[in-house]
Amino acid sequence: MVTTAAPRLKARPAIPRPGRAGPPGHATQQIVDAVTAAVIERRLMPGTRLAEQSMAEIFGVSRTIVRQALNQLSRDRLVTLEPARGASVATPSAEEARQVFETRAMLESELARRLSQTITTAQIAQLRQHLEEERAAIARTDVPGRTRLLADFHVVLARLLGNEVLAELLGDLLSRSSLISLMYQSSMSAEQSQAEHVAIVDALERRDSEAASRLMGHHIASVERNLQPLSAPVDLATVLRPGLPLVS
Amino acid sequence: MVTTAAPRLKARPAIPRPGRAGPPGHATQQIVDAVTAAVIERRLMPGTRLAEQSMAEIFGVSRTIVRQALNQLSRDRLVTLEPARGASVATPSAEEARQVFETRAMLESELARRLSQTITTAQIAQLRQHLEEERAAIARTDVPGRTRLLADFHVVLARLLGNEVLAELLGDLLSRSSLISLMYQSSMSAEQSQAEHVAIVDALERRDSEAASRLMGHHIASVERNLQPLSAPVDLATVLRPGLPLVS
DNA sequence: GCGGCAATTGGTGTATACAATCTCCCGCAG
DNA sequence: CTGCGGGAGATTGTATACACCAATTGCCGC
Repeated sequence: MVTTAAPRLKARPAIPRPGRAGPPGHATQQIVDAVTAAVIERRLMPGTRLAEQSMAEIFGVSRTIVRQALNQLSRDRLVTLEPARGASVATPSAEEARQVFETRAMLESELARRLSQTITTAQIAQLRQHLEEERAAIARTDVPGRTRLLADFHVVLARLLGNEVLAELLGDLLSRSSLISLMYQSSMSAEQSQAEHVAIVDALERRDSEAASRLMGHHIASVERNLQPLSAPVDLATVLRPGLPLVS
Repeated sequence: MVTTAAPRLKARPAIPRPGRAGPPGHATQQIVDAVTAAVIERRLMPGTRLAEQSMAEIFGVSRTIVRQALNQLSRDRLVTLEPARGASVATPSAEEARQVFETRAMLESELARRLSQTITTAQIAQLRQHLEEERAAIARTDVPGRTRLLADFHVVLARLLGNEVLAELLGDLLSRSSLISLMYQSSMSAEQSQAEHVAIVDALERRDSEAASRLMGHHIASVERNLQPLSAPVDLATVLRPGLPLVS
């Protein structure tokens, strides 16, 4: 919910409070979170240029802060940082997409297997509640919300295993997955994703390790299968349909 | 050969070539690599303070560059960055250690299983050569070299699967593992580690998925098992033993 | 002699300045 | 009309300056 609707034209209108800020390093994190959220919720298209000066003015900080944020984002592979060229939202290749999904499949099928052996009834209840939130977001066609919730489901599973390291790792992979789904125009319906999540939780509740693991593997494979091949750089044939008037 | 005539007591004695550098952003990466190597090869103890000004003078760059490097390193969890306190080499907790090894076990046992189904004879040969390098480094008691080679073995496996994403992920986890092994004074002999690597490659050569996966899981568990509990914060009680004369 | 308090001192957080490079546009020749 | 070169503008990379924060040290009171 950061910088939504922009009631103020600039957050802080470039009043140079030199060296002064409430939380010391939190201005950077704020920008990282804002951009990450924008990418996950599909408000930033792949390839979009992110000029330092513009972002500095938008967020009301100096280029130093923006640069730090862009560096962090490039480590998360959400933006690419070309030397002397600047930053832009990453455009993951098809091969990279395959590798991300393969890694997720390896990690998460094993996650489901282990979790089904340690999960408690309280944790099951927590998952049921998350599923309900997913369902609600889909029902009210809240696209950013449902996208985030469908991704968070996987992070919640990692956290239930009591493994924060794994949760963060998975969080990174899921950010990249969101970007990939956006770029390759996933045709998978949110309803199908949500239904598969339900099936996974059902298996976990039955403590059926093999079923949980298998369902998770199929779920991730099914997400990957629904990506459109998309050879051209996103545009031209799709955006510029033949027959449209060239002058507006 | 720019400005190299000076007999350098320091790398570059703070001659301010303003705004000029050969490779644009590569000075930062150089520092990151240097610190990473120093940690992996066990030349930097956990908890060591890394003051920006000192490092800036050592590497002959400005604090800006050092700060960028430290930020990257903190994202790799190799250094911790306390607000307004500065940077120091990370001191991972026992719980974090457990989580790192659990994640590695999940990822790498699955890696071994999949790799045994796709591996080629040429790749087997490459692995044999790597094992030979490990053996040689151990034989000549090259501690930094053997540490790096024993860690690289796992990254090589990921790369053989043709998954660069996985390889980078594992690289991060292995850096952290090295730091953990250093901090918790691993009692595991390099010979044992190397022997287990050989067993894993043997299983891969037989295309025995289950054995490869199981051996990998045991290997990682055995590394974790050989960590010393080590409760105190490394110092004081250990270094300053009671009963020593206080005046020198 | 000991405990608390204040000034000092190093060190980090942010901003700004400046040089180098890249991009894009415009004019010009073929 | 197309391709090419030059220059202006914009953008990045690095350095430096300055303000705040935290820890430490010296001092004073008890």
